[in-house]
Amino acid sequence: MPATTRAQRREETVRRILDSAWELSRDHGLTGWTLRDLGAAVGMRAPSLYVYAGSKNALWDLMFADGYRALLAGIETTARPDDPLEVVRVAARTFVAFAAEDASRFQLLFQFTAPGFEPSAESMELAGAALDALVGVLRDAGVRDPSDIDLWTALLTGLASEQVSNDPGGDRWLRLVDRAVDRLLPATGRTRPATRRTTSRR
Amino acid sequence: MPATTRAQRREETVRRILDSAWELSRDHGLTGWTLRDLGAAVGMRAPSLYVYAGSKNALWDLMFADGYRALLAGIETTARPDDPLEVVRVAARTFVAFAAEDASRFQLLFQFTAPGFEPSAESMELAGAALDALVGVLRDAGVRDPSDIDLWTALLTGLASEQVSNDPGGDRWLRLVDRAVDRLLPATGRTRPATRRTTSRR
DNA sequence: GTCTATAAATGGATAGAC
DNA sequence: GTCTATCCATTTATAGAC
Repeated sequence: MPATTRAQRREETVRRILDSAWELSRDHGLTGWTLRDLGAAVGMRAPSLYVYAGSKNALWDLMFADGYRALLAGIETTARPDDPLEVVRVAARTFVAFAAEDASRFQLLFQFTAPGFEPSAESMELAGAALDALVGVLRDAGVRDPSDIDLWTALLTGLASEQVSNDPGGDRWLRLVDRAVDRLLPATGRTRPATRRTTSRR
Repeated sequence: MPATTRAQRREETVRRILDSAWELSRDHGLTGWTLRDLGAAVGMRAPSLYVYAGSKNALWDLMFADGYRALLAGIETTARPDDPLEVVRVAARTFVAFAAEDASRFQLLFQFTAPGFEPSAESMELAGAALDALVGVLRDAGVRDPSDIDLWTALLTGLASEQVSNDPGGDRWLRLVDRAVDRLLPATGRTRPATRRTTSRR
């Protein structure tokens, strides 16, 4: 019996293709590379890519799903402190750090910027699961008002967007996450409104 | 003497080209049309466009400048209530409404999403002037801490981004602007911190 | 200033051999 | 599963007539 099955080999090749695609996107933009470029980066000719993705859109869809799988994994392995508000802070930091890590990924996952690209239904389910996990953290902290949730997502998206386009690689907006969460959340929507926090650090 | 000068005619043609370009971008995305398409929309052949813009990049640059001129005009004609905090709210509403009005324009002006496009120095000056005007409003309200300014821009960008990509044409995030400003600003950075507002509406 | 004609290059995708 | 060869459509941009 073979050490690696056919399915495993295929999975590994897809992994190599995805890694190269992300790298090309980081260097030249999400739409700044061709199938020939990608093939060369992986070590094959363009037509061979069609064995793994039947079109360029299918390739973007693989990337889309891959990105949301990574986000989901990041959320799930995140620390869960006892204080729900602290969980919100951690989740917010996790999301903004992830979103700001790669400008092209940000565009693909959160802004649908690739021309003519529509995620498949399966990929959209992944995206939904990831966003549900984020909203769940908020709900656990007592935030129930849908408008407050919208406000929260807008803030996170905005921080990531500014970080990624105006200070890529830095932390100018990244380090504002805690402050933003603290100002946005305590005042509102929580079932048990903060009176005076006895565990306050200051 | 002619009723219209050569310069006037030219300006009018440029205007027609820009209007058509915005419309095509709204319908098919910022990168979803060709010079042929644009020419047809204006009523000429593609090569004739080169009389007004020497390349497709130059065309995007015309749009970029046009967009920032519109934003600047919007800011300048905005009402200036006596209360500086109310001015901040008005400015925020103006910006988010403008940014959310047209997804393609949002991408071009604030996210540099067109492949290979770099605004010219003249256009960047326009952009700087518009953003300075916005920050000036904040400064007048007593917000001096650069981090608070960063937070404010992130919030506005985020609201606009969510509005434009998740509820185009609606007001789901638009109507949260006041709430967002009030939560994010009063607590901090203002030279005269709010004690108790006597003019509060509730 | 607008046109026709066309250059020059690019890129997604397919056929069929190995 | 990967290759070579190639199709076919598209697109930016230029040349030169009118």
